[in-house]
Amino acid sequence: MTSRDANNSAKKTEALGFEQHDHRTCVKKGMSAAEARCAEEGLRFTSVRQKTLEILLQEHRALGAYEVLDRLREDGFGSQPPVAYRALEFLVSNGFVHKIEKLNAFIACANPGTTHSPAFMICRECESVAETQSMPARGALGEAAKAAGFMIEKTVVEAEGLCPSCVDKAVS
Amino acid sequence: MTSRDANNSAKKTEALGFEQHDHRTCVKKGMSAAEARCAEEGLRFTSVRQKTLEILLQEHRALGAYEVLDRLREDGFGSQPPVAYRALEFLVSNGFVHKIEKLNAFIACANPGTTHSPAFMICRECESVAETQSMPARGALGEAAKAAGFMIEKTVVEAEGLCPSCVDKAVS
DNA sequence: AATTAAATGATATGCTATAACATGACAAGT
DNA sequence: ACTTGTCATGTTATAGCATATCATTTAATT
Repeated sequence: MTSRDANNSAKKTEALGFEQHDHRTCVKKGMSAAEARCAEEGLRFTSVRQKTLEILLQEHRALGAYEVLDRLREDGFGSQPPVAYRALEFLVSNGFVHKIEKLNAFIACANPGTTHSPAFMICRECESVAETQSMPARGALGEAAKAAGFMIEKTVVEAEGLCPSCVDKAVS
Repeated sequence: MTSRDANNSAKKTEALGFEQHDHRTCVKKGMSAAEARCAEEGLRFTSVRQKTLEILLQEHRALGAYEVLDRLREDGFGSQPPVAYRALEFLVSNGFVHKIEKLNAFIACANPGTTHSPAFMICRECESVAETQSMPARGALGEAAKAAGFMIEKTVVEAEGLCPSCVDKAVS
């Protein structure tokens, strides 16, 4: 049993979607997972990068780069765009954070540590975002790629629609 | 036959997506399909909208809004961003054009007239884009949405990787 | 012709992202 | 200790993407 497995062993309310969950726990969990992985792989988990991830974990929603930048500035880090973009690029390329292409925004990974090709459900009403899994390379897309000779490296899967809470509001 | 048709009258095959095809035919086909659908549904297929679609069909690749705008300006249309964005919005919302979120760019639909939820293969090397079909709402994403109570309205599916031609280059 | 709705023109502005270059922090080898 | 290399950070400037707003024109409806 690895330490990563140990993190998942407790019961918890979880529900990384549109449901309630133990938020403080998931912030901690995200930070530890990142710290562990960086140690394992010799990545430098510097203070700007830590703070950036912490901000995204705490907000628990998709933030634009400039929103992140504002928070970094408040915490005494540099105040120019590259500061945020660099930290975000590090976090994204190592899987701690995902970019939501549809929103041009960033969100902390909901399943830190697990290998996954994520998919997102984005509410067009309240902009809440839930993460789930997808296997796009199996199925029609994979077939098409194979037929065309296209080599898939990464996939973006984002569903836009209404979250449960906004569906309810729409009905009433 | 207009003079514009005459310019293109030679039958030529150019690279579409990743394959060869009769380019003149597909431009014509795209324009007719749009014209027909607009007539059917009482949509106003105005000259800016026509020209915008024609530009995208002829280029046959993803163009940024400002590239489109430049072309429109050359053809005597307004030169301010909203001119391009409005035409693009019309075309996108009626399915004649798709937005590639990953590139913040627009590409003419490859299967005009057919109902479809498109998926794209984007070459990170040469930025070529091929369109195919996807059924993301079947499969894992659909299950997750159902479980969460999320109502999917639209999906974005984009695969990034290497097109056949760039795979070859990479090997040699 | 009068009314209304839709599309366009034009100005201004805001948001997103990166290029380019200088500085600092740290580790490895001499 | 010092040079060198590498990576991260700071800073300036600019490029690229997108929309709000308001005035004007055009087209369809009555």
